[in-house]
Amino acid sequence: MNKIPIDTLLNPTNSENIKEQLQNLNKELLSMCSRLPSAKSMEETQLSEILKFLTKTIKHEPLGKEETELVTTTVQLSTVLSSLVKEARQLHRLHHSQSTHNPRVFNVLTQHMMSNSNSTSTSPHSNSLPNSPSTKKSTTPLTNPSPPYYYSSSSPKSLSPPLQHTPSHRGHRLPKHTLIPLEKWFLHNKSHPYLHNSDLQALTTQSSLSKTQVKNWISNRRRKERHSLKISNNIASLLQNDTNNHSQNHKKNPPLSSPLS
Amino acid sequence: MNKIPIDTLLNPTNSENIKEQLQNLNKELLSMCSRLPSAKSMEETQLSEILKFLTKTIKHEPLGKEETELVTTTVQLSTVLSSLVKEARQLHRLHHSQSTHNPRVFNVLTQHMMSNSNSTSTSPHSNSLPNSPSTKKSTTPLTNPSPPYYYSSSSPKSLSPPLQHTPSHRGHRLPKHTLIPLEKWFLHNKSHPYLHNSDLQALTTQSSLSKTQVKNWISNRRRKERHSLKISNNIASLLQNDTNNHSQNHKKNPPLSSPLS
DNA sequence: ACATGTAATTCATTTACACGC
DNA sequence: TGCGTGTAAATGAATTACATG
Repeated sequence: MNKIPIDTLLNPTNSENIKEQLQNLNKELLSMCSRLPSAKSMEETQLSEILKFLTKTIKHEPLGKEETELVTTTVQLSTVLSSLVKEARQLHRLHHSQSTHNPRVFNVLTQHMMSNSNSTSTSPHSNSLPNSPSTKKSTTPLTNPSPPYYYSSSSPKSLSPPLQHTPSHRGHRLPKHTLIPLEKWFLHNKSHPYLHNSDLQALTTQSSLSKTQVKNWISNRRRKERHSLKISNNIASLLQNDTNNHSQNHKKNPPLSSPLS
Repeated sequence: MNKIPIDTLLNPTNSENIKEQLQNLNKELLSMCSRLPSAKSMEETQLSEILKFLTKTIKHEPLGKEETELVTTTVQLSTVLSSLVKEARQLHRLHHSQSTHNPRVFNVLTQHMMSNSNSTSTSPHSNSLPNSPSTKKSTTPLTNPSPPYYYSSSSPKSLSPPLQHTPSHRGHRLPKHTLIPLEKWFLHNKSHPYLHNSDLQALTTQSSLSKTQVKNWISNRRRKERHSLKISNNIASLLQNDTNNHSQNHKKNPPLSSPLS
């Protein structure tokens, strides 16, 4: 639950007509912040301060100038922060796996090999042909006597050199550098993220993935976008209900009276 | 990776001596934002704007007044947002499971029962004694002919009434309302989060958990805090290195030249 | 071609418990 | 006994591929 959906909520429409989107977003933020959800990890006083500030800012009139800047910086700051945290965690995990070299490697290998017992351990193969003509949409994946596809994740140390994965299995993540172009394309065409033929061509060559992979990825990405939108609507309606009747004496926990501070 | 560790990074020391902590935090933010990590989902222009703003704000002098307010609101806004997103997602998942009633229930039951085949399905029992004297630290959990412990998650509809879980197994999450007092205690004693005897007493009664559970939880919570602190240090050092040599022409992907917008 | 549902997998996080100090 | 650290088991979210209408 921790995993930063904050930016997926904050960046629904990032690059185009920022100001209008920001206004709408601000309205949502206002309605959100007009009620503190469970106040678990925040002091009430600080919260009420920000709430007052926001309500005064937005309820007064659509948007001022300084307020626009403030919210803009808020949005961008949290975006930058989220990505930074993401990177740092990967780095941390890497460092940690380096400190205990051997047993970790076993895990990684078994995860990627899975029921494929031709040994040939620790020899990364490294056949580098970025265009993968095989692995098309053949609908009989089980009886396929193909050469040992997956694995080739090599040792977990080197991450930045773009090695060749060809997993093409269900839950396997595609290599990260391949989906940078896809993400960029999606960001640029957020208003109508549907592939044209020329788009497909360009993206397949840029990402060195197969056509079906690109199409699947874009489709799944659209679904993800819809889902986050649904959630944000959920939040808005939930808070509208709450602002109407904010009596709601929950029976969750007694007033608790400052436990032995 | 998505799950909002952003607030765990932003709220390391939340309630006490806010201003000093905020200053330190701002320094970290400055060093963070002085380099954009991968620029995946942000436009460069906007990023550079916020970077300039932050650098000018903080490098000039420790902190102004408006800048303090801005960062304060940023911190608190992201906190509020993260908790709101969390709640909305739970609500969304709930609603979704309601729309397809039956098959979902099977999953939940099998998850909670696990190799315990006495049926008695869909009768929530509802014996309400908040003090659980049993389920101590008996070290022979396998051959224990105890009554059907776990399960009693009841139907997934009602979440707010504090039902009785007694899972006491390895990965099983403890019920949410029980750890609200623990979280509050931890927040209040963040500078020295170690249990006294009286604290343990109070928390066991407040949370209706066993003593070992409370002790384990607090210990694990301390570990989590240390871990997030380590990560933030990681970020800081990483960015110090990057600011020194920001040439770093990666060979990750070609310049990409605006893919068919 | 699309939306939607879902299977399979990976990953991060949570809880309980081990060992050594 | 307290604590920190390591780790096993489980949950749950996210990702990718594929099926159906």
